[in-house]
Amino acid sequence: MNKKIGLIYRKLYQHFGQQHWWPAESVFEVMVGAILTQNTSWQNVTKAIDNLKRAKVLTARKLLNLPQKRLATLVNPAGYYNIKAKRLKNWLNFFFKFYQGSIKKMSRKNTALLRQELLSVNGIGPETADSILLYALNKPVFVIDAYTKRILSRHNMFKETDSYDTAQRIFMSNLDKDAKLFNEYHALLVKLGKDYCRKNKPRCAMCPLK
DNA sequence: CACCAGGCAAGTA
DNA sequence: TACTTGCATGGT
Repeated sequence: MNKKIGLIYRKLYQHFGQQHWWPAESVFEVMVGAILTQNTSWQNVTKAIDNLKRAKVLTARKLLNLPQKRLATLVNPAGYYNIKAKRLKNWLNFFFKFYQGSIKKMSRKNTALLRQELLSVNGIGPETADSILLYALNKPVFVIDAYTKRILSRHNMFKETDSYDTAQRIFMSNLDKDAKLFNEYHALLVKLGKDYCRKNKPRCAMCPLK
């Protein structure tokens, strides 16, 4: 049992408080956001999501039937718009083929098996799969992202070059398997990353973990 | 102007 | 397994 993992969580929570993630109006919106936010600032993602809302196509079936070129235009502000339109289509095709577009049906699937299925979709990697599992479906899976690696590697918990699975194991083997806890912890790490631990802008003198 | 943002896949060696 | 590159907008 590594106590540092728990200590860091308590310090972050004490400093920043609840983060209320994922910022979205629906479970479906979380899934779309998970793909749109790949290597992209959340600010740009909200512009893309707003476009989808204004066009009234932010439902599974509407997006499924939307031409990919039109979808690409709508998600343009999120960057990589051609690739993301394709990835959204890949995911929607999977979602309807195996779960008839039903979040309820998908949520009933065994978490480990569902994770494998998600990873088989072209365009869904480990972080996107785990974001969907945790933030959309409320499954106890810890999400690892660039901030998480940067922060925890600076605190010598693992190396920044360690694999996704290695980093994930550090968290999941040292915390209760609690979706609410995983949700809050990861959100707090992103908050810390945005405020203090951005790339090439270390402000560790003011870091609340010190 | 340079650099970064809640990644991933495909190609190479 | 471990690199490298393409994808692209918008903020600092």
